[in-house]
Amino acid sequence: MSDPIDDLLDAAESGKSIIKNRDILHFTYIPDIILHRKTEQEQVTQSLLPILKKSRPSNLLVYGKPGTGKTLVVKKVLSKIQERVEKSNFPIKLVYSNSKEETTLYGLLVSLGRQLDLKEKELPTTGLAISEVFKRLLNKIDEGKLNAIFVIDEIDYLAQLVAKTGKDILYQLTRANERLTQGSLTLVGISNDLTFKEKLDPRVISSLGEEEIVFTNYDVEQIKKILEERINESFIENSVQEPALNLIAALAGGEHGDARRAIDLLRVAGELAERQQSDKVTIDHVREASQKMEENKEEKSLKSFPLHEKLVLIAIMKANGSSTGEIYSLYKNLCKTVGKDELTQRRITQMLSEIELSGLISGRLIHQGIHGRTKKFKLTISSEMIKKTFKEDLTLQDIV
DNA sequence: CCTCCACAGGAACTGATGGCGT
DNA sequence: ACGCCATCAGTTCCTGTGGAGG
Repeated sequence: MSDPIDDLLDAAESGKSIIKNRDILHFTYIPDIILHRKTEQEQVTQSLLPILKKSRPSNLLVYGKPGTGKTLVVKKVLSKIQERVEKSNFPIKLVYSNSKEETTLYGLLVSLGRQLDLKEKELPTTGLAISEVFKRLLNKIDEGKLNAIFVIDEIDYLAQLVAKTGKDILYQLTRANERLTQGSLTLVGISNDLTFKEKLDPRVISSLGEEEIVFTNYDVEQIKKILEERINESFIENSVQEPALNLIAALAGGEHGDARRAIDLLRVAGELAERQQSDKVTIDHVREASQKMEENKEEKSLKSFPLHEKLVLIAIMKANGSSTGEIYSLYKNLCKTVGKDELTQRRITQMLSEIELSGLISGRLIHQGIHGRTKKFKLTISSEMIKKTFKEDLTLQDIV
């Protein structure tokens, strides 16, 4: 009788691994993506060239779907420029920030400030007026005679935040140079949404969109090529079967050519194969990997929901495919049994559309004539998944 | 052809939290 | 000590609407 623990340890010790270099299997580690983005690299460089001539370049806007390597290319070009300029008396201060990671306008400005070496004391994480934070940023640039380049990733999110708060920070950012006497500020915006420009203030468009570069989607062939290169570097020879490769490319490339997803898929499939002590990555490994990634995502977002969202989800689960009203009364019952105050229906409607946005449920608007208008929701994930995940939650244990 | 249902979903507001400058 | 500011979750009030049934 073999001991499963021993088996695993034996396998690990014998060191038969089909992956020879793990690092290459992360999207950002080897920007071989760059190889496939020659023209775009040139374009980015071209439009930033004035920096080398010590004049301020135009603001730049970069578009492209997720996983097209736009951020990588921009970062690479900028760091090269920085390297080259470092020793001159015209050093560049590179500041990168991702609007999606910062949930608030304030947070974003602070993260920019931190990278300009503004300490806690000079720029507290809360308490100030937005305009005050902005003033301090500009002061720092001016006093330090900095030539700053702000790279703002997912700038469409920033635009949304700005719209919500009614501040015109984007406009002020693009025109900051008019207020600076010693330093300079260049803005590089990166956006997933090709239509986002239309939603902006025309004054912002005219200065931010001075230069525009679009990263087109990878097609399946290109994805395959990228994958092949990485497989050569990171796997033992012939360990990834051709059909498996094709499936990865099809899964990830099919919709919008997401190279990041393709590479993640390859890595997870590889790890799965390895764990099962297979010496080949097969089409089944890929399928399994795809499913596993999907489930992980679901579980993670399920866990991150606040209590009332979880209650709503349970209500939906108990009455799959029912209307907002039904879900709401079920939710109220659940609240009673766990002894929590119920929220208003308005709030629940909003939660429902938030959950819908996360993809765990899908809603369909239907008109029932005299019986009014409702949205019917159903789960897009299995109810087992919900049960399994919420079992761990003490307050929810009894009702799932 | 009109009515009226059962909500959708926008807007403005509230109250709490946390931290600033003066 | 005080007023001010940003943010968040939630509330209050509201207007809008496709079509079954009269």
